[in-house]
Amino acid sequence: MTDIMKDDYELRKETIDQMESVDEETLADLADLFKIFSDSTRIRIMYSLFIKELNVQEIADALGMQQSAVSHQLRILRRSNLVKIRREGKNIYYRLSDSHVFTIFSQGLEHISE
Amino acid sequence: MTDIMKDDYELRKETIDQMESVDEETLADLADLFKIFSDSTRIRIMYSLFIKELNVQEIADALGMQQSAVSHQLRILRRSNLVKIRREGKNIYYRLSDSHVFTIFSQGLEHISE
DNA sequence: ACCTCATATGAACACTTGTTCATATGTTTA
DNA sequence: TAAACATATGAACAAGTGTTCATATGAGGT
Repeated sequence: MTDIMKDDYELRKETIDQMESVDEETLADLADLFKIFSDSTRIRIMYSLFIKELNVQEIADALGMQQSAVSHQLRILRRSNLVKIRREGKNIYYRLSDSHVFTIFSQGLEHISE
Repeated sequence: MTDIMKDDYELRKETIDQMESVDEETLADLADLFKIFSDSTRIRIMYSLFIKELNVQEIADALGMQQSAVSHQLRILRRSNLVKIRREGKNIYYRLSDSHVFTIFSQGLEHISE
């Protein structure tokens, strides 16, 4: 290991002191979270919700997908607390539930653009 | 939509102005990136590399896995530029390739702890 | 109560993916 | 160059996942 790399790792190690207590179960949960982001349909759904909340049919139209497929994916997003719903008459409007979605998104984009 | 939510979305919309040009292909790439993080074996490998670089057998031992399985996963991580290698004699040492891995990790952990 | 519309759900199917086993590649040392 | 060791790779298999089709649930309007 070169000195430069060693320093790099020492620095990182300090930075992740808070992370050191992460156990196996948490790592599995982490993998499960990223699994939600790993499908392009779900990514596109979340992205469409960045601008404004939409109901199921609006999402399906925007993505050129069947209502059923969208509904199945929304179920998964809801179960993981990534989206929340609001009922208005017959329609159900979906929106992103917290800002972590945005942060995870933008970090991913930053990695890609290199 | 309530006024509070409207404000929330207006605010978010401003924040993601830079994101607005994201096209379908980029979203697919994004999903592919997160797909790498979506397997607990790969997550555990990356986590083990936070502390210091390791060779293949050290990773396999640390995770209680077969060398072959680890090697297959390392291949995937390498292809996505998430790890880099350094040869030292017969051994090949793996290390994380950039700090985005760390950032993506910690954002994920933050979401989980809620 | 009935019909209509929006959404959800279950089963079936094709496709993807991670692991194992066996073996190949490539490097060091005798 | 041959043996020993570390790593990579290909084929096969089991398990998981997203979509479609058909249908169920639930709310509003007549």
